[in-house]
Parts: sequence; C-alpha cells; structure tokens
Amino acid sequence: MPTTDPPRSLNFIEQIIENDNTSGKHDGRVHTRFPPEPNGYLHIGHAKSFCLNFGLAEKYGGKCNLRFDDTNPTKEEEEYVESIQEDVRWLGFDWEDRLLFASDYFEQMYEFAVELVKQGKAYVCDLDAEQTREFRGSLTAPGKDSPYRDRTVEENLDLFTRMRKGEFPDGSRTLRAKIDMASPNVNLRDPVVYRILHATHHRTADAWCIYPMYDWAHGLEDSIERITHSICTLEFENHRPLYDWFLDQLGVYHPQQIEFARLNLTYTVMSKRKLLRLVEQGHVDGWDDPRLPTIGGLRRRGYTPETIREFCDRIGVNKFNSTVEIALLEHCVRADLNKRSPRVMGVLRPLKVVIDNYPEDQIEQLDAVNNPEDPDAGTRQVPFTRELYIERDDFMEDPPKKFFRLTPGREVRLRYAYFVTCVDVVKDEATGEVVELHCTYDPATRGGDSPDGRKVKATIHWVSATQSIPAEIRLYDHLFTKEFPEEAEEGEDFMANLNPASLERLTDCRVEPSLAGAEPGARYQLERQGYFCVDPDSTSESLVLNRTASLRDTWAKIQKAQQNKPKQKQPRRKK
RNA sequence: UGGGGAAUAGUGUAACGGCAGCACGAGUGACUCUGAAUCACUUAGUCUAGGUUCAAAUCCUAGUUCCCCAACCA
Repeated sequence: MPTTDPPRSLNFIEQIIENDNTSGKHDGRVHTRFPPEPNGYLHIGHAKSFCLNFGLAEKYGGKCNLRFDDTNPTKEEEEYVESIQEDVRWLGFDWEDRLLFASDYFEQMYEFAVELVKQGKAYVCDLDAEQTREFRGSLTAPGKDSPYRDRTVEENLDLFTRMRKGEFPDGSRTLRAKIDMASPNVNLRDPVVYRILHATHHRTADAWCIYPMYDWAHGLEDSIERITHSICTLEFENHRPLYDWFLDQLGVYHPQQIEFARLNLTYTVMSKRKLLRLVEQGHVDGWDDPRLPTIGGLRRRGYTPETIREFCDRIGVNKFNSTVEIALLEHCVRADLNKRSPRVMGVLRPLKVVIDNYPEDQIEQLDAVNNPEDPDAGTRQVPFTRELYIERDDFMEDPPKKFFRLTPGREVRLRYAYFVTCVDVVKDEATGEVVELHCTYDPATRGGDSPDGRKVKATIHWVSATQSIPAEIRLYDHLFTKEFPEEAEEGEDFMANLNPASLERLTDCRVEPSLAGAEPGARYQLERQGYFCVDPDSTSESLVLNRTASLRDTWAKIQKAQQNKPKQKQPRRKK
C-alpha cells in the first residue's frame, strides 16, 4: 500500500514560487537570501526568516545567500558578523561560498547612482536633515520640491563626485532620487539615496565617506546576486514601489519583493532595542542568557537546532501580525528532547532518607534504562545505599487527596530500586521543618517489582547520599509575567512586567554519579523533573545544569486546581 | 483629512465556489517502574451587514477593527 503523506499545503510564498516556476518567470530558478544587518544578535524571529529563506531554497533545489546588509558603518560591527554566521550555521544551514556583503558592491552601487544622475533622475540636495523632513510634508499633506531639485546633470555629477571625494562635511548634502514630492506614499517623496558619513566601516575602512541608503542598496544587492524572491517583513511593503522604481529606472535584473509577518511570541520581547535594554541594564546575564529568545540564549538553554526548525516550520507564514504562544515552542522542545535525551536521576531539593533495615555499608549497583524511547540507548548502573536523598516535593506529612507519593506509613517505589515504606519523620524542633525520613525497604522488591504482585501508586526518583555528586541547577521561567509584556500600566513600560522569579538557582542539588565529567552542552532528562543541559559555567569539579523545559506536570495542575477552590476543604485544619 | 496591508476555535494555521480540517492549549478517560511519553474522546471558529449563486470562509458592495508609513536607520 503506498502510504502517501498528504502533501502539506503551500504557504503563500510557496504558491508564488510554484506559479513562477510553472510560468518560467525566473527560468525555474529559486534563489533567496538572508540579509541581516550586523548590528545585533539573532533571535528566534530571525530564525523564522532564515529558516524560510534557506528552507525555500532547499525545497526547490535553489540557493540561499547569507548577505550582510552592512550599509551603515555607525551601527555595525565585526563581532555581529561572526555571531550571526555561528547562529545560522548552528541551525544547520549552509551558504556554501556565498558569504556576501553589501559593502562589496559599494563601487557598483556608486556607478548605478551616477547613471541615475545622468538620466536626470537623481540630484544633489543641500537641505539639511531637518529641512528635508519639513519639505517632505506629512502623511496627509503633500511635500514641497527642494530648491535644489532642478540642478543640471553636470552640476549634480560634479557635486556627487565631490561628495565621494570627501569635500563636504557630514549631513551637508545628500543625493536624492527625483520622483514625486506629492506622492501619497512618503517613501516616494524624493528619497535620499546617499548620505555623507565620515565613518570607518568594519570592512571597507575609510574607503568611503558616502554610504547608500537601504532602499537604494537593497534592491541592487538582490539584483546583482540575481535573487529571484526577495523575502522581507511587512513593514517594507510600503517600500516595494521604491524597490521596483529604482530597478526599473536602471533597467537591471529585477527580483520580486515579497513581504511576510514577523514572529511574535508570548511572554517575551523580540525587538533588538528591547533586548539590548535587558542586557545593558543587567536584567539578564548577557546576550546568551537562557531566558532570552536569542539564538545564543536558546542554545545555552538547551534547545536543539531541530527544535527551532520544527517550530519555525509549524508556525506558518502569513501576511498579518500574530503572536504565537510560547507553549508551542515548549511543546516542540519537549517532543524533540523526549526522543533523544538520556534519562538520569537527580534531586533538586534534597530530603534525606535513611533505610533503617538496609545494611550500613552496602552499595548495590542497580540497572536503569537510559532511554525508554530508544532501545539502542542501553542501560547504566545507579548506586543504591542506606542513606538517600529524595525530592522534598515527593513527601507530604499531611497529604491532600490525590497525592500518591510518600507519606507516613505509605509504600512507594524508588525507581529501579526497592519498595520503601515511611516509618518515621524527623523534624527540626525549632521550625517544625521535616529534615529526615526513616523508611524500611522490602528486599524482595529489588529492581522495582514485587514478586507478590503488590502495587504501589507512585514511583519516585532518588540518589544515593554518599555516591551522588553535587550540582547547581538553574530553573528558568518566562522572562515576563504577562503574555503581552508591552501591556503595562499608565506611565510604565514592558520592564514593569519583568518576572522577578524568571531565574531560580538551586545550589544544593544532587545527581547520580554517571553525570560526573559531563561536557557543557550535554543534554539529559532528569526523570520526573524535566530536560536539562550542562551549562558552559560547569567545571570538572562543579556541575551546572540549565533546565531547558520542565516535564508536563499533571500533579501541579491538580494542586493548582485544589488551591483555586479551597471552599469545602477549609475545616480539615484542626489538629 | 493621505497611502499601503490584513481579519477563520483561546493561540497558530488549512480549505483557492462544493461536508470548515489540522496542531498547540484546555478538559475527560485508558495505560504506566517518569503524575512523563503514548492512546482515545471532548471542547471551541469563518469581523459585521447586505448582495450574487442550487451552493460563499472563498465572489461583489458597504461598514468595523487591527497593523505599517512622515531617520541622512534597516
């Protein structure tokens, strides 16, 4: 039987491409590009864009360029060029020999500008920035022609040449396209094409003192690279007429600009400006803080490239703004990590347990399954001893209904080990806090099964008190307390919605000895807790784990529901 | 008072004149040596009002709401 997967429906960009391919518009070629400006770190919103661009090229047997749109030397730095490449590569994309820079086309762009001047379609304007703005008019009122609009071609050529030579100070003149100062689209009101900027560029150094504007540069970059589909975000929709106008005047190869909606995620922020503020004001610990939606942050958090690609695939592509629930990202990472993570046991908040009837100095090695989702992952041994730690949350002295774990007098299973029964609770006399538990074990249940068929309601994890190793574990929660962090009270902004509990450091954790020497980046599932990865802060003597995602927690939901309607339960307090 | 876009369950997306479907979320149950995973079931939608048509999410008209645009940023 031919199992034909139902073909995934095409998004609107794929539809355009397939139409172009059948009509032969670009001779069936598909050539896209990811054109970041090297002025910041990449985040998952960028991942949506480059997964789209590289993915389309992959799907249609085409190519995708990595092109740095480095036309503004005052904002751009080599550091970002490096980190952007690292991130795109980490996601698994290959630009082969097409690592490109807009700055490599500066000479060609200049010559095209000279051509535009010669055609009488561009002029040197002496208005300063403020005057230019005034002359542009408003959204509802037309602009006024610049007094320099009608200079002769010869004069424009001379002035433009001298602009390049560096004869004029910054801001004193611009080259402007001569289009229409009354256009209802303000982008067409004689847009600036070149500005004077005596700044050192990270690649061309001081070779230039005039730099092209985005609208002029971008279409030319696409044209020079013979891009077929130039995919950008929605806010450039208004710029498309200008993109088209420049290429039409020049009569050069003309790619098609297509706009799609950028990604928004709940409980986080995505703009470079806001992320920068979080980093600079120290609310997070650098650009790769695991709470950030940056690629570096997600990597450090323990996300895999496959997770991010799967997520970008699932969210779709459209032309209207939407906000994806972060729960979908979390679902993707759990699904991925569930399949691939080795399981280990670790106790986040240790509670000491003494097995009274277990021999004092005995150490048993018990077999544990490495990954029930992957039979090839095999088994390992975990040491069992008389003194153990279990999770504090796995014991309650006075449990509510539906609490299945350890309580006084109740028998539970220690995973892969024995059935144990709690026989005594030791408390701190001053505070009343439970500090130690005494249990007995049933030697017949070694390995976790009872020969008499006795059942227990719960299986809890544990580590040996003497054979486990210490670890620091960092628990992360949403960076903001609100789904839409921008929704702030009058006079406040998104910073007011920062989650004060977005990071919790647990320094007294204990993990099973198989984790000794784990390398940064290694990923594990701590059973019944979540997915974790080894942080680069780890050293050979101190292990640091980041929680990538918790496991789904039905018990937590039950607890929450019980707390939310405590009506009938109140009177049980008494003694 | 201008111009450009866009509206489908709580969220994200399909359906391209012919049974409104999928995923996430939420809920219920089964199973379970992870209260995980897995499995089953449930929940809930075409912005509004007209019109065309045997038939409209889809076409037409009018309206409503939301987003973007007045850097020598990208």
